[in-house]
Amino acid sequence: MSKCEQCIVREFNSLKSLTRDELLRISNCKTSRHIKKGDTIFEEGETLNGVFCVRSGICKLSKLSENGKDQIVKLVVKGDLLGKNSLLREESTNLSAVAINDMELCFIPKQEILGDLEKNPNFTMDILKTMVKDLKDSEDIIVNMAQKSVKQRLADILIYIHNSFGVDEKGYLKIVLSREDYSNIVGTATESAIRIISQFKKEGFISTKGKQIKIENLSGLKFVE
Amino acid sequence: MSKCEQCIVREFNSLKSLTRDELLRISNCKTSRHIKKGDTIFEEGETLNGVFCVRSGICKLSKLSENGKDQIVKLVVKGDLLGKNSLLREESTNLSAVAINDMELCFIPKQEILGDLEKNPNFTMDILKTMVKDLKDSEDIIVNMAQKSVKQRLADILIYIHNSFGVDEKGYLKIVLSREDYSNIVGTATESAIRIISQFKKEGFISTKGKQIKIENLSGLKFVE
DNA sequence: TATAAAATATGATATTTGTCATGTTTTAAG
DNA sequence: CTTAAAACATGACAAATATCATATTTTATA
Repeated sequence: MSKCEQCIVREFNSLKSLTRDELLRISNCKTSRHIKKGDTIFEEGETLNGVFCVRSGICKLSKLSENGKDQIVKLVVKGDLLGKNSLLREESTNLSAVAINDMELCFIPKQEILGDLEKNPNFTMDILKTMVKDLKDSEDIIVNMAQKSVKQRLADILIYIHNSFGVDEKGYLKIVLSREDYSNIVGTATESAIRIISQFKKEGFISTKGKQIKIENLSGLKFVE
Repeated sequence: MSKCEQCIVREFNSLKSLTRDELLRISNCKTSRHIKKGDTIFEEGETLNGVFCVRSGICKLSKLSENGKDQIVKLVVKGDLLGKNSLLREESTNLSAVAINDMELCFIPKQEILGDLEKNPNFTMDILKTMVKDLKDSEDIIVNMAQKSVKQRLADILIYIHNSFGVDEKGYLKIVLSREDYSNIVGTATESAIRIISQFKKEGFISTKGKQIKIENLSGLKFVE
């Protein structure tokens, strides 16, 4: 099994603040997991007894709303520590995590990492800063949800995915989401998401090939109303 | 000036995790402020060089959306540490804080409290836990924004205010918000908020007297569609 | 207390979004 | 490769919400 000390991924997250010794200990107790596209990593209401360090792949964090639709609140990517919020709460997790593509995860048991949290202020501070960032992102999402139209929100998420995850050699967005996923991010009916994507296509902002989407006119998308 | 060691308010927030000595130091460098209803405590984009401990009163944290409307993301109440998120970010604050009623605040300079954050793991951990809670609340708001109707969201906030802040001797909600504030919480046009409040009145869920609102049928409100 | 300004209220109408129905295309499994 | 299931697409219509106009009430202030 690969070792945390040599794992490049940790540079992307708070684990980089651990000391050599702490990292060695973590490395020895962690377990690796392969998750297939579409598989559930954990489900709303489950008790998590550790965190997952995402080595590759992407998953969606979602919450079931009262009307039965899933609402995606965050995309978790390489380097993120999946489930870190549940570390600090006694309660079960409030979100479900489902893989969007194949993933490699390392699972680190709760007690191992909680000890470090109490002993290593650098580590705690780093976690704290990540949390503040998450909170700010979250607040931005609330504002957008409340004040922007569905069409604007959909344009935003396409731009976000384009800028954050990039495109393949043919220019298609690297992250491939279903129309339903888009509707669950934007918070709309699946038909509405499909309709707007079709409209963006007609207006020349994007082109599609099956589920793949290519942005053809980024600034056009930016000024959608 | 009153002393933190004797201040009951600190029991409600993370300052309770400070040692006697730390608290004494904070107490000596803090300054008290009276803020009048409607006054701005800080504005989006400002650099905060400290946090405010809320001794009494309530304020709204809001963010200006692109369409020019304010979106309220949180109500900050007695015991909360206002501005704590900006402590940990180099950037300026992303939210504005405006008093909803008269407030008493204690201002604690940034450098004083940052030192404690690095030295006192209990304090850091407590801040961290508060943050996790805020984040969870935030995620819940996102889901509600995305999946519930304006009417449901408005019913929710009335119930929330009723349960969290209580009522006066005549049964009216203790927190008095303008219809515009309600619309800025719920994320809708002010006219829509007014209209729905009128409708709730006609249906007997609430009664009003000027800006004051009394909940007459809590379970009715709960099942609004 | 008089008065202007702000907040609340409500109607008419336009726009956005959701829902249901139905057909087509893509994907996955055998 | 075939076939069933899932995902995508689109029309027709309904419901929710926004916008604009205008009146009324409340509040703040001279």
